[in-house]
Amino acid sequence: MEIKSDTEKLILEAARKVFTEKGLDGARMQEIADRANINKAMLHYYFRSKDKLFESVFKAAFNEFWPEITKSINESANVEDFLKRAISSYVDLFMDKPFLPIFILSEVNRTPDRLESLIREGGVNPHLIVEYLKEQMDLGKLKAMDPKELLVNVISLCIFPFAGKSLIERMIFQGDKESCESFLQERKKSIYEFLKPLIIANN
Amino acid sequence: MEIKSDTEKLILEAARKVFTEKGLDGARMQEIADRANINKAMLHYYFRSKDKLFESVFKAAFNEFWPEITKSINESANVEDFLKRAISSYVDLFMDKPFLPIFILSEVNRTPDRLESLIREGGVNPHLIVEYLKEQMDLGKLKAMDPKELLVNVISLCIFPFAGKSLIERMIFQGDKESCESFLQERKKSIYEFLKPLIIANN
DNA sequence: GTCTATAAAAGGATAGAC
DNA sequence: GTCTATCCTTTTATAGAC
Repeated sequence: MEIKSDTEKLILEAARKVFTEKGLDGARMQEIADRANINKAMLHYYFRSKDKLFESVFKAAFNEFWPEITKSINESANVEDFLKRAISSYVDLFMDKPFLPIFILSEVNRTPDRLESLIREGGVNPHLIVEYLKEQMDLGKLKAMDPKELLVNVISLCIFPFAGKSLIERMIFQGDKESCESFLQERKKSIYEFLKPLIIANN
Repeated sequence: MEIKSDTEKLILEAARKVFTEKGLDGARMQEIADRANINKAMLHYYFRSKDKLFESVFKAAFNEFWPEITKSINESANVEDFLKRAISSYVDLFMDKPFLPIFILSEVNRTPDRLESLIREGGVNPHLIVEYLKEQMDLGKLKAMDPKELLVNVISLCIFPFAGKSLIERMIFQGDKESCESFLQERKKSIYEFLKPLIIANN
């Protein structure tokens, strides 16, 4: 990891906010400069182009997803514990960075090729989780099913309500911000409760 | 419903494709014109501005979500049937229009106010579904829980895998397009199977 | 490293002929 | 209604002084 100047960090933080809120196409270099309280020319001095700057932001955002799940899988005594920890840490992450899910989803959707290099270089491997779930099923700790399907379902339950927050807030909670917010916060527990029928108790 | 000229329909169809694939900010009027095999000036002749054209497309896209669910709720004999039908018709819809979910999610996220008028004028009311689910719980046909939570969970399971298709294809199916596609197609059945523990059999 | 000023290009919108 | 040509604003990117 190379050393980053303070200015560089300022720019990256401002760029992170603007890009995640408005997307690559909607973001303006001027706004990034303004939020970083520096000159627009500095953005090019440090990152050459808008696209290069975006690349840095996207990479950092993408990598926010993995440390938590890796930790959860390594430090958990059993599946129950694993699910509880993983769900809880993702809900925390998205409460803190509400734009993260939709940002990644929509940029990957627009330009899927951007993923390739990140997947190769990053130490990310969802297949490990699939293997883990399969093991637990074989051990009789989880109801047997396609482990990929289970993974996708858990991810869906964790991510979608945050990606669709504005929609849910207005359509299901009739615009009541507080109710919606506490509903999302509650998902830390409720997702696990919802999944409980899948878990086979030790006895 | 006013009568639309052929040209107008051509423009709307081209605009639908370009906007849903690239978003409001990423779309180019030139590309819409090209795909409609028509001059750029015509776009302005028929719709005045990019934003007005977008509005038309967005409204039509948003309204694609509701007829199915309304039909499902009215024509189903019981909850089981309702869930099966609703899930199945949404999977069909998203297989056919893969960009629809992420398009709506990201545009609503960017500009939530756009929803207000659509919700008011459109005969949309998710609250009816919440009420229906609550009734079924009271009747002992569904496991008791917060009906809003159930609704959000079902929606999550139906929509997320399509919104995150590129991500899932590359990260969970290692780039195997066909496997991913058939996995998504299978969700017509598998989502319902996954939800089965919630359903209380009649006897 | 940081700034001001400006080039260069893109993209939305309009005028006016047919 | 449809086209070509063009205007005008926005936005990315660079040159060059300090």
